[in-house]
Amino acid sequence: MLTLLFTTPKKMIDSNFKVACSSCNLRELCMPVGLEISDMKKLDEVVATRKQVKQGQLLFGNGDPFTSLYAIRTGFFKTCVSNEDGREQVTGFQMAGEIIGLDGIVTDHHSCNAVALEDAEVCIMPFANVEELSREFPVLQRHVHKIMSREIVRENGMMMMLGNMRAEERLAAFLLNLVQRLHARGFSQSEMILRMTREEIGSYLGLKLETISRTFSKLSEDGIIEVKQRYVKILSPEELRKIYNPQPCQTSV
Amino acid sequence: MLTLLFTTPKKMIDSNFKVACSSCNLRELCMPVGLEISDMKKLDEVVATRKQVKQGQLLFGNGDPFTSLYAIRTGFFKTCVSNEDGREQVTGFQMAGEIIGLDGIVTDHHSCNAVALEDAEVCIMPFANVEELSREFPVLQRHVHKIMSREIVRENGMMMMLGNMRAEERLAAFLLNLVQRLHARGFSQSEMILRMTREEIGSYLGLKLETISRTFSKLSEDGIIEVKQRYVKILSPEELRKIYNPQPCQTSV
DNA sequence: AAAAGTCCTTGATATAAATCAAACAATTAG
DNA sequence: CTAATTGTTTGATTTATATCAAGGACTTTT
Repeated sequence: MLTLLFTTPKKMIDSNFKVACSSCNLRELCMPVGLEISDMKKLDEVVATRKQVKQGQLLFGNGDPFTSLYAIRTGFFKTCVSNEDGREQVTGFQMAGEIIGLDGIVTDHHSCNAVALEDAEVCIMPFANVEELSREFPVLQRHVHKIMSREIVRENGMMMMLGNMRAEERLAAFLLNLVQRLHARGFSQSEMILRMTREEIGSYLGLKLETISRTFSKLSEDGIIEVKQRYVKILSPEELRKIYNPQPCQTSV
Repeated sequence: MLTLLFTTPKKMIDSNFKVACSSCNLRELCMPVGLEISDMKKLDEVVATRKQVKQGQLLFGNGDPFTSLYAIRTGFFKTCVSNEDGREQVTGFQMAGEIIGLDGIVTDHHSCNAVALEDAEVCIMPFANVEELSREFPVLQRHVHKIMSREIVRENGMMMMLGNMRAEERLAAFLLNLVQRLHARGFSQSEMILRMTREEIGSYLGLKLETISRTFSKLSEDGIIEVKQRYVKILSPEELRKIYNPQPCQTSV
């Protein structure tokens, strides 16, 4: 098969090649901004190696010992938790420049699965390095704290979605967030190819896949988006934002 | 009224009294364990002052500049986020020894409200102090990282609850979690007085107050708990755990 | 090119929880 | 001590989403 022919040779995967953050074009996403060149070079030590993860493979799984954070260089991941009786909850979708693995710090073991939704490459940042350099560089320390705080705030927002919002609002918020993050990475601000199935979107948003499908159809019929399988185009961002933030009904004084 | 007579004088509130973590009986909840006495004394510098917060008052609110983390000494808080159209989501309930304010780090402004559900006292830990001492004491640095990671993992669990679980399962999980945390603080492992209304529980669990009330009644009828307003006694922790973690149906091979 | 496997859509029906409503209990204010 | 307010319970009804079901559209395998 074609894919086999183009597979990276085994020895390349999980290689020991050094990656220089200082010359990485995702620098401003992963690393603190406003660093001196000299400091930046020293921070290159955060990253030990890179690792490739094929579509469908686990970067880390529930119960794995925690050793490192991972900065996504290319590709797309989902993280999910599952409980005793096998129910799964997707807790996030992550793309280039985002950091995963923070869940492992508290118990020294990961409590979720990180699965590549497309062939991906990550920078391995041994957490011991992160902590050591954080002590030396206050700007890195602050950066790490912000990344963790951002994740806490994001999850607060998810609780609001899951606890209070209707299916259409959740999907609108999801699409707006996704396209905004893609746009920040140089992609279109209106078009995208989804990397996940309806079922995965549903799991993330606390809905069933049929509801996702129906809600896509509804938004499409209303002329707000165009959907063709994984391809989504936002025709009216304002309408989508209105669905997400419905104005409170005007009541008479 | 009685409460007025016993109110702490105004000058005591938001006082500059130093609090020594090294001699605080909540030490093992807020602070890293296994510290040398000498290091512990230095860590006393983390806490600047204490502050009293009366029932119903805000410790901090959405939009407030972020300056400090707060360690709860006494009392009980809720944190909640709200959106443009006024819907509220309780994101957590916090008790003695727990840290609040982490949401403010990422933007230097808080993104939620922290409200005292009973008269409370907190230790103010200016975040600049926390970061400075973290650079000096790796054990404190690790501790701060764990606290943030724990919050991320807790919220992952909430996403599972809100996305996948039924009303009865959510309430069972809530009661088990609450009583377990109270027990860790020396209270009963079966009885408790709830500090929040049915509506607040509902907001936290993504349910309406009537559903909370009905679910309490159901658990009570089934002999699993005893409920009298805010008083709750867990009669059968095993049954409650079974509801939370229903065994997957045994299917034939 | 056909077959098999995923993934997606749409319709019919079921259901858990929301909503509406009213009475009741507990607490606070006058 | 009584009235007002706030919080809780319970019943009747509605509704948003889940579930069940079947066919269609891609994708991968053979």
